[in-house]
Amino acid sequence: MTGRSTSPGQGHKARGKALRLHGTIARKLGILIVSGKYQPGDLLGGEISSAEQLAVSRTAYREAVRILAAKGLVDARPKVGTRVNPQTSWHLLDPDVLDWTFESEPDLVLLDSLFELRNVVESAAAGFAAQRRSSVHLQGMRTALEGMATHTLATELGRQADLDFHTTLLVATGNPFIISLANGVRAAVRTTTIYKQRKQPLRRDPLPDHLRVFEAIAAKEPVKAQEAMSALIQLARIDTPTSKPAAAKKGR
Amino acid sequence: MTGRSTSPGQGHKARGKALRLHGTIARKLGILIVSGKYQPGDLLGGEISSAEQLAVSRTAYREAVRILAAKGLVDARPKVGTRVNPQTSWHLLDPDVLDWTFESEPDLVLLDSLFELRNVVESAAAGFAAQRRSSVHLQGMRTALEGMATHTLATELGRQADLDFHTTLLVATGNPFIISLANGVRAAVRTTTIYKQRKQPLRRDPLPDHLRVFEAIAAKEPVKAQEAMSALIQLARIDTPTSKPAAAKKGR
DNA sequence: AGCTGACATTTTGTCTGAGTTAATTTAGGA
DNA sequence: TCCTAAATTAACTCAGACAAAATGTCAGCT
Repeated sequence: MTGRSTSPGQGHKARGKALRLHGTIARKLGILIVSGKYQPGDLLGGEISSAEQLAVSRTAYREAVRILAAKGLVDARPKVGTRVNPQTSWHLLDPDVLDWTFESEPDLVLLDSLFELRNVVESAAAGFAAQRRSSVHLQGMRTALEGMATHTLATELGRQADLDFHTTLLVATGNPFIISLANGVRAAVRTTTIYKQRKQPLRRDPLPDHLRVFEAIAAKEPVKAQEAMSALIQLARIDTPTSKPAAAKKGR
Repeated sequence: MTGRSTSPGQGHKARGKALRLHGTIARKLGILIVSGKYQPGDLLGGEISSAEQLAVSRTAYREAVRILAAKGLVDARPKVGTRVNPQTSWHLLDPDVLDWTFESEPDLVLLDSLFELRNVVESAAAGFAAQRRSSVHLQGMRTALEGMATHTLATELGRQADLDFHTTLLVATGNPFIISLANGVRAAVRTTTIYKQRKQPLRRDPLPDHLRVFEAIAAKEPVKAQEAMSALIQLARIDTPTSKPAAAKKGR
């Protein structure tokens, strides 16, 4: 393991403040785990040796392990060591784990699985929103749609409006778990599909799809809203390039 | 708060090994947060004062905070302090957060929200399983159902068989995210509704409901499977007492 | 021979105290 | 008035020692 390859610039992490040392170590180890470099059942090596191998203090290393353990990736026990858990124990929907998963290698099968879950959850969310939305929610969604129309998804403002639309819709469900879940999933999908924005400007105009969802919710028609949202998400998946940009070297 | 009180008996935590000190602190603080004792925006007080107030070293306290931060509950930054995040940042579906949430106060509205999500996800899962299950999956579910029939949900073996059924069904979906999510949610619901097993022996025999799900999956009929699972879950919700058992004090 | 209990060992866990770094506040200057 | 630099304060990082826990080992007993 000579290469400390990763240039220190972890600058691409939009949502958090700059990572501290323990966060950096946790991220590094987390990626090694979710990418399979460390297999479930493997030991991570003693604290002392691991810490000095990473050129950090035992404190920083331990706090990193604590983070990984909090996300279900590892389990640390005296005399045994720190062991990588089976994948069934991982908190796959944790935002960081999701991030690490799609950072390391944008596995297309996994991406499909994520879209599948998003479809299930957000479609249902649209249905609930159609039943429970208040006029305030409706107004918020309308404003967001107008924002999407004037700016477009090509601008940051437009993307923010898109985000606002979906967020407001989720809030309208009144279900905090659905909000938490869908927000995280969508963020991960967004991160992954950010490449597409770069390749082709945009294959389709997403506004009509959003409008259909909005109108169904405004009319309080859950089934229609559900179907419209499902269509929207499936079209988004189609717009996602299913060919991995060949540059994806998995073998290090 | 003098004592180092905690008699070791945190025994109700079935899934983990005994908590260490940092885990205990994280749990304690986590419960304070999700229960609203600490409000979003509040500061947790300096490391030194907080640590000595809890009668632990700064190391243990810091590792506890690291755990909470990993679950999105707090955010620690130099000069600012450790601040409780807004609820939208919490990883509500994290198993520990879920545990803490329903440990502190079994909020009925929240419980309904959780059941709602479970209904959405697990019903969809049944549908996917009906499309994708292999004969091995089918055999596993059959065995589990037989186990439920011979033992009953009154015995530990029977409950294990019930768990096996649902787990195998989830595995049959082939979607790791759905597996991760549904497993966690069901565990939380199970923990919460464990009281019901005690109050009345069982209001209904859940076996027929499970059989309907099984048969739909065996017949590869997604819609039927989905409906059957939805019915099963809604009936489970009905069986859940909507009055909180005031005796819910466990130790302490 | 096989089992039971004490002990020895290894690894994480916890503690202490010092020094460092980052973000905010304040003061200074253009 | 606005921008820049120092002071402040909190978390962050480090180092090294000791404690506790889980495992493995071996003597002693049945």
